[in-house]
Amino acid sequence: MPVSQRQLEERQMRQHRILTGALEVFKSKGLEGATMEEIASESGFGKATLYYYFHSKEEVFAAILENGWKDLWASLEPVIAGDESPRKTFSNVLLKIAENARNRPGLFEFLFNAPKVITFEEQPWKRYQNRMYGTIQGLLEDGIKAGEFPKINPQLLFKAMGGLFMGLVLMGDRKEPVSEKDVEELLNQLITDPTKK
Amino acid sequence: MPVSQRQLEERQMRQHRILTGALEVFKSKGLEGATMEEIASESGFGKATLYYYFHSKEEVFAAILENGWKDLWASLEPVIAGDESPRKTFSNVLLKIAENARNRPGLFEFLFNAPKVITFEEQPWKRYQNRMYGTIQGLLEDGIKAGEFPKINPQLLFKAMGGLFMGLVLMGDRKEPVSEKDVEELLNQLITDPTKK
DNA sequence: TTAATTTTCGACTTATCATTCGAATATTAA
DNA sequence: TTAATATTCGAATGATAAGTCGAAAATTAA
Repeated sequence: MPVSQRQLEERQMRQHRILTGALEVFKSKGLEGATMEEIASESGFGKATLYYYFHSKEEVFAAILENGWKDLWASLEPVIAGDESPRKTFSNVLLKIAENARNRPGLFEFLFNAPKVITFEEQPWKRYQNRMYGTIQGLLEDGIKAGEFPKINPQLLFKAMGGLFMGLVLMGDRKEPVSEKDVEELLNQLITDPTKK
Repeated sequence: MPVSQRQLEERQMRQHRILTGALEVFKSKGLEGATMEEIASESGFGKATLYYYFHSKEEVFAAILENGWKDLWASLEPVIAGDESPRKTFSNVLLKIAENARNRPGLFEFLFNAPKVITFEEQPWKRYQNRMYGTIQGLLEDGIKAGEFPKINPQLLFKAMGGLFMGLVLMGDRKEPVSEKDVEELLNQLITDPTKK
């Protein structure tokens, strides 16, 4: 009478399928513009079935973001926990993010743009987002302290890197993955390491 | 029987008043979330009166963007037409944008964020936006050719500057206007001028 | 003053969804 | 096989909000 493991997994599969379809619709129509009807047909279910798996449209939306951020963070954690220098860690983090972006470009773009549309705070995925942003900014601060980055307001440095990195990952027609060389080059060209030379 | 000048001006005043109210509502609720009812009460008219001045909600939205971009571009034009070096012109453009942002911070944020929410292309304000982005990127390209900026993909350089600049203008609690010194410092710290030593 | 013209407005109409319902259908465990 | 449970679904419900209407108020010009 308790639910079997397989049963649970199949349920998750279906939820995942719904979420994937929903992402497509949200990407092209936005939160308000997307209809449950369309999400349903996109993911191959009837409308009412969606409500069997999620309580509301907002919950579907939030689930996409929460899963996305959670996965991204999980992949970042070991990199951050490593004991490299701040600058090297920073570079590794960028690489790892790029890897994620490459695997699921649709989701990635959504993660970084969608939040701007939403009002409500207190969303669970916000915690992951803040944690990541905070960590990256902390790396920059440490790197500055260690003299590996030039002295500049870390918040600004973060913004600049953010804009640049987004450009590198999301834009352009590059088909090859972002390589370590790309990231290092980028860092060196824009932000000269005061320790070198 | 022809409409008087004053009459025309008063009409514009009212349109402007509506647009200002609408901006407030759009900023907090987004395009879909905002209701004509709310925009009406925010700007002090009845709902039906809004439709006397604009055909639809989308038109109101588009009018905000079009006016905003048109004004911004108009203020930029003389700066761009000047005959300074690319790097100097670039710096002046940033300054001018900052000045605009300072005068109408609400509008400014809207101009740079709102478009992401919208789907439809072919919006008239897009022309101004593209013109500005194109011009700025052109400045970077020219500057690179002239050896005033380091050799790097101008699109990337543009992205980085964009992120950085937005951070400078929109973020932070700075109450003082962005000064020429700020912009120059920013350029020099991040993008060393190869001509100087 | 008065007849046109302009402006204003809340009530009404209508369309569009989110969400719920109740009845099928499929799956599981016995 | 069969009864319980899980899953699926389209049709109904209800709320919301865009856009329309026709009548009033205000302004203008004579």
